[in-house]
Amino acid sequence: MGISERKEREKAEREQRIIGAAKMLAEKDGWASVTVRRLAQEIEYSQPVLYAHFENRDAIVGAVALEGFGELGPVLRASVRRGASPAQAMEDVAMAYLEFAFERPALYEAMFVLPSGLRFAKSDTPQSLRETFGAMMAVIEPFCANAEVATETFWATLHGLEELERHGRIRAAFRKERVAHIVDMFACKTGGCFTKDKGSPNR
Amino acid sequence: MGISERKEREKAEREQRIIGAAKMLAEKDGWASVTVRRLAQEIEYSQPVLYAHFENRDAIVGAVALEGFGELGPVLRASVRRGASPAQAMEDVAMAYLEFAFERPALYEAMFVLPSGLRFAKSDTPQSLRETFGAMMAVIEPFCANAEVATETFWATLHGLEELERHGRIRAAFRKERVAHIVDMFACKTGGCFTKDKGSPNR
DNA sequence: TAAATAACTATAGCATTGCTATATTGTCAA
DNA sequence: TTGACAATATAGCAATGCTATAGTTATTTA
Repeated sequence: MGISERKEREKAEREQRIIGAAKMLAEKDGWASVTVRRLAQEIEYSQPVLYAHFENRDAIVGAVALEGFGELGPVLRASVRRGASPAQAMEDVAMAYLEFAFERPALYEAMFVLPSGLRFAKSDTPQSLRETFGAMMAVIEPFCANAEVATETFWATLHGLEELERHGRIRAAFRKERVAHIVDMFACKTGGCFTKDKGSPNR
Repeated sequence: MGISERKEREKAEREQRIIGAAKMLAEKDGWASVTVRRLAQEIEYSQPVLYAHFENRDAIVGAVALEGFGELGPVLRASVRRGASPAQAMEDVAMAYLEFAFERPALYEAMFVLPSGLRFAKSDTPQSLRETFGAMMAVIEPFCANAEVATETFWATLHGLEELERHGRIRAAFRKERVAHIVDMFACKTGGCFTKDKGSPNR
């Protein structure tokens, strides 16, 4: 009998509608307005139904965050222009990262700011998270000996730029200059600061 | 008559007790547990009294944040070892920044993450905010032509490192390596990437 | 000094939130 | 058709930020 299959399918569909509603409400009015009651209303079920899908509200944020990583990785990879130099590739990724963050602020918030129950750099890190990290590492690797640590640093820099700008701590008008600066630094070829071949010399 | 002076003094004292209670509760059990009711209980007044001091809960967070900036600036300045080279000075400040953030997570959260109603890089930026920024700029200036933009970038990097590490996005064990990396980059002397004298050459 | 007024503070309440115990409905097998 | 089980809704809890209102002091005026 295909009954149980149908039910499972319906449940999956409903789950997707919950996530979609959360995403849409968050982008429209901010995460504070994404309440369990409103989501229930949106999918036309009563509140307790949501708790059959997600343990709590944070888990809903987490599900949205996961979708966000599913988007960000490909966006970063696609951002690199054809025939771009390694340094240009890094700049493309950096700009794409920031543009993603500022065009989808609620999604970005779910991914990096709000409590979402997602784990990173652990054995249970979902594939999409790894791929997003990989997309960044791909443009850092050509320049840095210790690519993992360097990528973490690169990522942190981008995240910091986004957060401080979003909170009005640094001047939005100078975003491009800042990105140029970090690309120049990470792609520093002449000096040898963490250059792939030479290691870290001049301290 | 000293009556009004006395009242003003008492009011200021009470305000300080509110801020102190918020700070203490936040450090002990996190900001979520800092409720207006609990604060009222702590200072032994009823809830509406708090609203005679602060417009809303966010304003209390803001007051704590402001105290945080009053602390952070001097901490950064004091962190530079006597006789330190410019690069060492930068490393000292970077490490001090991160140590401050991880030793006082609630305070740091109030300063940089939570909605606090504080404005930056505007005409009404409080003095303590400017001084904190100045403390960072002091160690960046020797290396970078456009010191303001570079300092914003430096600050963003530190903030990003803190946030990603606090959320478990990057590996805490490699904090020192990452700091070493960013200091090497910002203090890059040989290459000329944004070196003070030579400008930005190699792109 | 006694009454009037202003300043201060507390009580009690609203609407909202995340979450859940309980009741109710629908669905299937015997 | 009936009894058991699953799916869903109703109604409620405790907690939150915030406020209208009532009450109580302290200060000023007569």
